[in-house]
Amino acid sequence: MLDGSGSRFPVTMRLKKRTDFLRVFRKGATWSGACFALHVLPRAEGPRLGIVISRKYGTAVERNRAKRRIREAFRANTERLPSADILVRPSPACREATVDEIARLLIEGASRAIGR
RNA sequence: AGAGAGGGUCAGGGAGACGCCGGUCGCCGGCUCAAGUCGGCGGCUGGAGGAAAGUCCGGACUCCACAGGGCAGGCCACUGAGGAGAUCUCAGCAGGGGUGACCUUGGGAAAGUGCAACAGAGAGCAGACCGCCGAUGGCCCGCUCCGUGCGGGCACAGGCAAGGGUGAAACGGUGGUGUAAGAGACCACCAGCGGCCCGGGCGACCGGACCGGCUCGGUAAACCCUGGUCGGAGCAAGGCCAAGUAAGAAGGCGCUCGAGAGCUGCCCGCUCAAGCCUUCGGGUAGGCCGCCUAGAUGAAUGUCUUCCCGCGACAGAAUCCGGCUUAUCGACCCUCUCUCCUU
RNA sequence: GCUGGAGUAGCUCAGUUGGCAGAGCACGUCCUUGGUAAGGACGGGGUCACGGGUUCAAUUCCCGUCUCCAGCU
Repeated sequence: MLDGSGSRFPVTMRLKKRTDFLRVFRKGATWSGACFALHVLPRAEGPRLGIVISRKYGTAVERNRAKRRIREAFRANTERLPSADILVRPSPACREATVDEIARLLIEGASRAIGR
């Protein structure tokens, strides 16, 4: 699952605009897991990732680490994820999670949110 | 060997694979007449810290009027250098702490005002509870040569501040003279204060001699005084472009007799000035510059495999510098101190 | 990123020329009632966020940390 060789993470796979974030927040389906909450809004051109993490999560180092792990989980599994804008909001429980666990939860949560 | 003091350096490293951001070169594609711009691929190359942190000081920079006067207010404070400057650094001086290496604090209490609960007799040019004495005066008793004499007692007047006790602090310490008992009342030495002189040092200050009155306390991180310093805001400063709502409604003040704004707490002064303020309702919150041989603007350093060691702490740039403070697993280096053991 | 403010009992908050730690609600016991609520009486509960410093003495004054909350695009 973690064999990410060949996978890429270009700019087109990221949420870049404030309006994009607000649209996913308002219209997307939500899913809450042990480690983070998801907002998922289907689109045609493939998956895109956005991360929202508040200052209350921890120090700058902990917030950066969480974002990098989530990005890595996303990059290694773009083929398994549904074609949608995926917004990830980590909770403090995410600090101890490995990339492996994050990837599993990400695929499961996104699929379930779409399925509803 | 153990314990400790001061200062400095490093911040896991090597190899491979896949990725991320910037720069540059080349190629390809979209849009455009073109300059150009957007995207993709490949090569080369750069890519977090000693604190990037806290935002505690000081600047650069930007805007307010290229920055005025007074009052108020804030901040700083031993000496000498360094520095653009600083609550900075270095060296020194004095007080305090430590056996020591060293650490730590720093204007003025004799300009004035204020404060010191409780305890205690007394707390600021103090005071007498217990206590000591009672020479002198008073009262009582005895002796008597009957006197203005002698002896004893009382603790009434009065004297004293040595000792006890209270307190954080009680108006010098030790010894002696002295006295009824005592006391700087007097004397010797010591401590401390003030004045003056000599010597050393750029200076803070240090050493010494003489004289004086004999003691003259603490707190300015209380008001304050003295000297110095400070205009206000801050890159979300500020500038440019684009998009877009509304030429919205109600009320108030005003158009040179001047509302209001710059401008900060107040006043003065200066400048601009025909619109301004309040409430309700509505819209936008995009891009570029500022912004950098790290330089983003949803915001870049990660994941996996393997080897080595002491198994890796605190922690992530956001306009940029100079400091301070705080967090920190450990490793190494230099200088020095104390104790013990051996020779 | 920048600029302010706050931290005192379980909760909401007072507390100035530095010397006492307080109020309301809540909680416990008792009284009142046939019983409950209300009311009355009594009572417990605090490292004044933390660590240094100044002072004889600090919730208070000074310095440094931590946490929380606002405002500015």
